[in-house]
Amino acid sequence: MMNKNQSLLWDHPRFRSWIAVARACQLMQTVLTRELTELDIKPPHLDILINLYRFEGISQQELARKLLVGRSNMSMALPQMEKRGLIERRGDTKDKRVLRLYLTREGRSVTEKAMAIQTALIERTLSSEPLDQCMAMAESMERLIVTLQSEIREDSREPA
Amino acid sequence: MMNKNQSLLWDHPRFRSWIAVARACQLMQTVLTRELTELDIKPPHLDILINLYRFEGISQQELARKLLVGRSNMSMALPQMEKRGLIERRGDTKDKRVLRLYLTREGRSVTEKAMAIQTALIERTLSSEPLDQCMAMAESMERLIVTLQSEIREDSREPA
DNA sequence: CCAATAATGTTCAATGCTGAACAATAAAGT
DNA sequence: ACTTTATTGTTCAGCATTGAACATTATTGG
Repeated sequence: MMNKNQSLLWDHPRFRSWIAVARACQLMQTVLTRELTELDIKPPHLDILINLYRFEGISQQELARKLLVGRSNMSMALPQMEKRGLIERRGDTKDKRVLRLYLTREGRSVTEKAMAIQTALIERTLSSEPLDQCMAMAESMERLIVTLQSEIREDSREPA
Repeated sequence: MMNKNQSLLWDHPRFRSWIAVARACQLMQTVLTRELTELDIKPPHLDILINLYRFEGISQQELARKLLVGRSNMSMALPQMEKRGLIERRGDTKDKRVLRLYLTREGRSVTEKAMAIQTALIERTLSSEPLDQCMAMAESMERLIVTLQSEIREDSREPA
């Protein structure tokens, strides 16, 4: 009876797989947080920096969308980073509402060091997995991302 | 020059794979949060419930370790859940320091409903991935978890 | 041109998580 | 037995994140 319910849920291989994925993510985050302390930044700031590194001149709104966080989040975090001299916010010349974001020289340097740390961590911990296995996993995850994003959009369209 | 740095980091297949994994986790969390609103619980509470479902009579400390969160976290969250009638905390008879945790009838019912929602979500979004691919991913992730956990333990042993 | 609607960023209260300091209890060392 | 050390749970201040309400600026429709 109660055993049936339990086994019904826990014997699903996909369920167990996903639990492992989530746990691995959590642990990776923990270790990354520790390794970033020497640069005095935390993973959320690193995510911002990496996106500015790749997409210079992006707006706060676009950045928030890429990071899957709220706009208010950016409004709180970015002024801090600006005070620390990592980034710069300049108003768009055409649209006076938007602020465009740029890395300073210092910010670029910190970003490169932090990305090196993160890459090294990933390489180190994933080195025992064969490359083609990693690629296959990436493809699965990218399909998953597309599925989930479309689901999120549907939900926000139909608030019924 | 700057291009070299950029390509050095972004051409690492394992790096890109991991970024996809992290993003998928974030999205899954977002969707799960939405689908759990009908039960009026959030993912952190569900994690607690699932662990109590499987390990009745666990202590707060053990639970915190399983969830990879601080003890203080449990001290804040569990009294809330107790007030909502989902769980019960009873002092251990032998060791007066520890509080042992149990699901109430209501808590068990909510847990089963929530697990059904989560399982359905995972089955739905992962259904397009072949089962053996899921299993292979789970094995990779479990190896990764072991690696990361040992790394965390080393760090906390050598605070030098 | 002017009103209505939309988009961008900010502020604020509420929530969750953390790490450090603390109180009570247990275990170990003497 | 008694002092010291370790463990368990609590409290608290600090920080990140969210969603709602808001001000400013663009865009659209008349």
